[in-house]
Amino acid sequence: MDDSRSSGGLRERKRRATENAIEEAAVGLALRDGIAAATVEAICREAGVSRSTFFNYFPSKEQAIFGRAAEFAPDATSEAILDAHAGELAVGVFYVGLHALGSQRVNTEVARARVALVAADPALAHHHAAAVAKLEAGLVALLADWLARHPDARRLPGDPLVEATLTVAAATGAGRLMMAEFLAGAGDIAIDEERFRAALAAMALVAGAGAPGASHG
Amino acid sequence: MDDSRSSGGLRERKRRATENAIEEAAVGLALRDGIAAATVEAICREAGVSRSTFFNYFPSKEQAIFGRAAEFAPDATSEAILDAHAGELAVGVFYVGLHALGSQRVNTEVARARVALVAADPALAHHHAAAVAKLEAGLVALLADWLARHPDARRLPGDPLVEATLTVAAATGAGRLMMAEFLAGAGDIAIDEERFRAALAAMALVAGAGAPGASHG
DNA sequence: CCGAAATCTTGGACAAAGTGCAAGTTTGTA
DNA sequence: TACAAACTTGCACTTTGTCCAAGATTTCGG
Repeated sequence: MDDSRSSGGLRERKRRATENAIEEAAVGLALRDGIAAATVEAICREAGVSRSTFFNYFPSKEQAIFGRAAEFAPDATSEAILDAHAGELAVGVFYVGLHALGSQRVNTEVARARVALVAADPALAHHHAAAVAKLEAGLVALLADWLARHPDARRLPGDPLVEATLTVAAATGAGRLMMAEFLAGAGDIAIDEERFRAALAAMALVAGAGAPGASHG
Repeated sequence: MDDSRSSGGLRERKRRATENAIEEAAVGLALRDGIAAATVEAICREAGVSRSTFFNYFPSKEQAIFGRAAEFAPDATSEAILDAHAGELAVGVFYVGLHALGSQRVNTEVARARVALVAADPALAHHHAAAVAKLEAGLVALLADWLARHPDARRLPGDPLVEATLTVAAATGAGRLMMAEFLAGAGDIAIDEERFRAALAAMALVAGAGAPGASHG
């Protein structure tokens, strides 16, 4: 049943090819002629499929252009990453986020093109925002579940959801800064743990500035 | 010229009444019969206006239901708030955010209904996410500008945008937690500075846990 | 190899969102 | 009153997205 979906049958190969064709046509058209010109009809013409087939692969035009929102099921890898960073969960969340983004097997060129698209047209920012929000929500759920099963690693009392929310907020705040620097700096800035830790520390500084005597006496 | 827009002429009174009618019809219908049933036509019928008029007031159906995204122009009040909290800008950002949300003169009942709508249908969460993202972007821009003009208040070297991004990330992280608690706790939880400071301190704790001694290297 | 079953593609009809425009109506103002 | 600005409305149009039925393709069992 799932065999035909994951292994290399003719059907599956064709399906991937079609999906790729649509995706590339969508992104390419949007980049070349602008978002407004990238109608579903134009994309279909470019990709050589019918309108029906288009909506058979993507539920909306936007998802064809911007990709399906990162919906990562809580897999074993995420679990292992958190286990390995039990003492510094913000860093763990950082790696889980990278894992979630990386495991989407997206064409690198397509990904870059998408960044350019959003950067060029501010009216499209909400797509990016929605995707980020979805990823964040997933991370919170994952971490809250993990925290409930690992009480020893917790730093805050009460509902695990609270600690999860704050930890993810811290991680994504730092991540957001890195992304901003990455985009502003011509893209040659590395996204690594060191930079992430520096951003995290800086955020703890500006956050702690408003709450004297609460964190470390 | 602007007189007729802001003062209490007949025209302006009518305009506000129509806007309110559309807004209430939109939210009411969505709540009562579900989002799917709240078509533009139905809203217009309920509000007693034509389709043309509808789009004359709201650029999209979603904005009628969920409200125009909080677009706050950097006004004098925001400036004064930041001035008053130069030593703890995260708190200042908190108050500016409250100001931006509060100055939208939204009907309280409509606001509550909107929260219920988003809570009921998770598929609608991206509207909320986009609105939050827009507010955040505005806050970052405002704070970066303020920081550039008040170097003495800064805590981080380099681009003011960096400090602004991190400070806003910290503030909205804490704010997000408060909002989550507010929604989870039947809505009888106060949103005040004390709770905000506590959330901020907690976030500094979980963030600082992952970056020992990295801030003053 | 052959036929049945599942899957995929396609075209067409349809509801609804959103845009543009021209005509008519109401309000503000001299 | 007369005129200009702003508002409302109906209509035609493009586009997105859904639904369905008919035909083509792939898979699989015998």
